Amino acid sequence: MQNQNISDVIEAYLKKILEDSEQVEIRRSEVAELFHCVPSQINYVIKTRFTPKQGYIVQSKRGGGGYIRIQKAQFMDDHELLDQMVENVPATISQRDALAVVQRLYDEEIIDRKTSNIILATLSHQTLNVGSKKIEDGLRARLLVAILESLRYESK
Amino acid sequence: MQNQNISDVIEAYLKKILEDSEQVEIRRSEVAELFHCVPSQINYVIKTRFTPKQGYIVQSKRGGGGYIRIQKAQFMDDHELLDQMVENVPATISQRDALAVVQRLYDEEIIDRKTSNIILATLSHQTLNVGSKKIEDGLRARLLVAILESLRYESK
DNA sequence: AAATGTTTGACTAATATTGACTATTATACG
DNA sequence: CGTATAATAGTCAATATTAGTCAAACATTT
Repeated sequence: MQNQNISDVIEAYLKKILEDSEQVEIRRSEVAELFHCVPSQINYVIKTRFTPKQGYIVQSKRGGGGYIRIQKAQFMDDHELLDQMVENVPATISQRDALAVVQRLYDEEIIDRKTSNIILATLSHQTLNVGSKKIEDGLRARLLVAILESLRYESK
Repeated sequence: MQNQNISDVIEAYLKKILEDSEQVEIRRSEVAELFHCVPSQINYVIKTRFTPKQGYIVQSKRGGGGYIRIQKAQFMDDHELLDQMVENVPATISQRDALAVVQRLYDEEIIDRKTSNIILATLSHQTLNVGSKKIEDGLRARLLVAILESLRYESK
């Protein structure tokens, strides 16, 4: 208990704030100084403990007045289904298989027709054509995962 | 909260006025003085936050009685706006510039929050990261065009 | 030992701020 | 008139102020 590593301490500090508040906004260097660590440690903490999967949305800005903002995400009712769908997206996916996934989203009423058209447009061969089928299918998989993950949250 | 950057404050100030009014007309040096910054900072704010892409038209005059006037771009129907937006997507586009386009879609109520989250997820650096910035930006441009075109089709 | 997780810091990238110099327009003055 | 001067705004590059990335070193767990 007494010998936690710094990352855990920083995690606890941030989560404590998030208990009372929907979000926490920090200046990276200040928090680093507070805990006597290097600034990039904050990125490590965020990358390992405040991921979308863990229910957090992180935004940041550089330059003067820069910040890192961590928000609690509110999950949709369907988020478990979406989790499962994310799990099942392979590393590369054809347009046809991707279409089936989008169709499922539509059938489950997670997205409407207009939204499904946008998604189909982004996942189409025409849009993603980059010369190599392998690269195209990998990209399509990445896009599909990103889309599914974005659907896990309430829209703010 | 104590150390917000001045540019954001000035942006908010101007946008607040634009909420109630079709345009805002300022004297550059006065606003600079009001916010204790150099006059050219006003140009920076305008150049980064009141671009045509973001839906603003800026006019100015030098010399005695000079001014800077910011107008909200005139209304056009969705179809026309989407045409124009497609036209204006360059061959490669950064995440930042793409975000401005999506923000515009949201502001014009062409898309809702949920849809904008999906689009932002697909256009993010994290999703499109493929090693080369050039290729990433090109891909982002293609995706954005595909999305805009799908919306344009809907709006018919 | 190997695998996994943490810490560190050098390097990179994004954004904001500043000020010297330039350009334009209005007004005062001959 | 025409020209000088004052009163604006614009441009651009240097500098400052942040955050992000990545891989090596180090620590802990299996």
